[in-house]
Amino acid sequence: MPDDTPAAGAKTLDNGIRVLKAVAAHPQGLGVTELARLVGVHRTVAYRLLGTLTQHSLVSQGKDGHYRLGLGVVELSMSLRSDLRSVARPHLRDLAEATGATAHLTILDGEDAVSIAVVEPGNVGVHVAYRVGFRHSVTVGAAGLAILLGRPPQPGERREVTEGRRRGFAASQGELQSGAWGLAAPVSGADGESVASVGVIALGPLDEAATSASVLRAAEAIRRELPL
Amino acid sequence: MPDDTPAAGAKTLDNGIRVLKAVAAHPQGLGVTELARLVGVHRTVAYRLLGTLTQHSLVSQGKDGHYRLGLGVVELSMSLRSDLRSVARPHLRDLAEATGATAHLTILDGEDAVSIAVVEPGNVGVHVAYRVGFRHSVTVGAAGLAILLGRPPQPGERREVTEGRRRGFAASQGELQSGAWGLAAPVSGADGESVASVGVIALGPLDEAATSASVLRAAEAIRRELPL
DNA sequence: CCCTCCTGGTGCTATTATCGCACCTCAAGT
DNA sequence: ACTTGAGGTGCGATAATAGCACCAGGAGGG
Repeated sequence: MPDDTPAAGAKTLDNGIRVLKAVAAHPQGLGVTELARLVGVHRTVAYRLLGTLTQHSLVSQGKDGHYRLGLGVVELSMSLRSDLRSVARPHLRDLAEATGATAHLTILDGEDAVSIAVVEPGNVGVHVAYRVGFRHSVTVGAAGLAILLGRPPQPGERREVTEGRRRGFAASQGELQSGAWGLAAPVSGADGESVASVGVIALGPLDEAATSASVLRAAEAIRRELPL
Repeated sequence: MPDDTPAAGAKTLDNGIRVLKAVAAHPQGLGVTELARLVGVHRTVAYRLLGTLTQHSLVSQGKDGHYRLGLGVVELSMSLRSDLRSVARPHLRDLAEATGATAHLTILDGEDAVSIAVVEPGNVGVHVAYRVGFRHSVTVGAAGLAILLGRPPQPGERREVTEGRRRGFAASQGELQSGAWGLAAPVSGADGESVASVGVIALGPLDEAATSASVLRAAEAIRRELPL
């Protein structure tokens, strides 16, 4: 959980961000002393850092003196790929309703895949609660594999030839969460390389024919609306 | 747009956060030089700060060298009041479907009200696109007024007596956005003070009787499920 | 074709912000 | 009442940072 990055550049900023992440990881709230221990800095440092973070509404302290995540972070994240998300959301909703499964938009960040938009189906009693911000290696799970589909093979990359791959989608079963079935298709970016994927996740086997058709349709629709 | 806060405590952290916010405010991407001018620091400082922010995935640079907001911010915001949001979301969905309007959960942050969860109705072709992270004074709009309903009156506060207020909800029309009607009810916290409100926003007049019943029901349901 | 001007990016040292100490207050447990 | 642990504050030595000079490359104009 803790960032293994030792340091590089701005130590104070690094410490501040680590404090912020520590606070984010403990929704119940953290005291200054605990926080200092977790981050590995002295109490007064944590105190000063928290003061600055508080001024920017990134953290806030309750009446008990404990610090929790502040509301400034949502103001930051609302502008994150807002173009992509606003374009995708209606199609994700349609996809979720059509398949009865949780629909998601996932994009590439370095070597990881991160979900940035999730729509859960309305009429189904039980469904997978996929979370926005969920990060995992791009090499596992349908969402990640679909992103790789649209990219030229990297050196040393092993890539299995599956039925779905030839038709432009990826399917997985239990790779990220046992019992979860996934199916996703790449969304090509401006330069032809895919940087994102749309897909669905369900608690049981998916009808691959029908589901892949819906997913591919959603991916194509999003790609068309994407700003160049 | 820029934070007027001069500085207090950790200057480097402060600069870093201002850089982060500047990047967030420019989705199209910013160069190091522009960024340095906007934030008011020297180029090399901005460069170093950006390096550290990049290591934490809070910003990322495209191939053109311009910096954009990174995906780390969604990982932060996903844990923000995740308890409240996960409890509220199903009820917001029900509320949105029942009223055919956009349902939202808004909480208090200092003197502002900030929306932290929004669910848009599915079957309605046109609806209000209310954004998560939207911040406005707590003294305007149904969402803010509803929060004030559950709190003891502050010194110097003027509070109009309306029909809705006696029944435990607030209604507004065009206060935040001309043409938008809103109706919201407070969600009491553990200590009896309300720190949040749930409500709906529509593009036209609301059936106050039916809508207020749905909104009050949702508020009560959420309150019941809230952790003590 | 060369030359200029803009950009991003990088070492290095004086200066400056930061670290961490000692100290204070307060509340709760012994 | 005493002790222990918490949050909060001021101030000096130290170490991190700011900003300089400098390099490289591409766009555009002479």
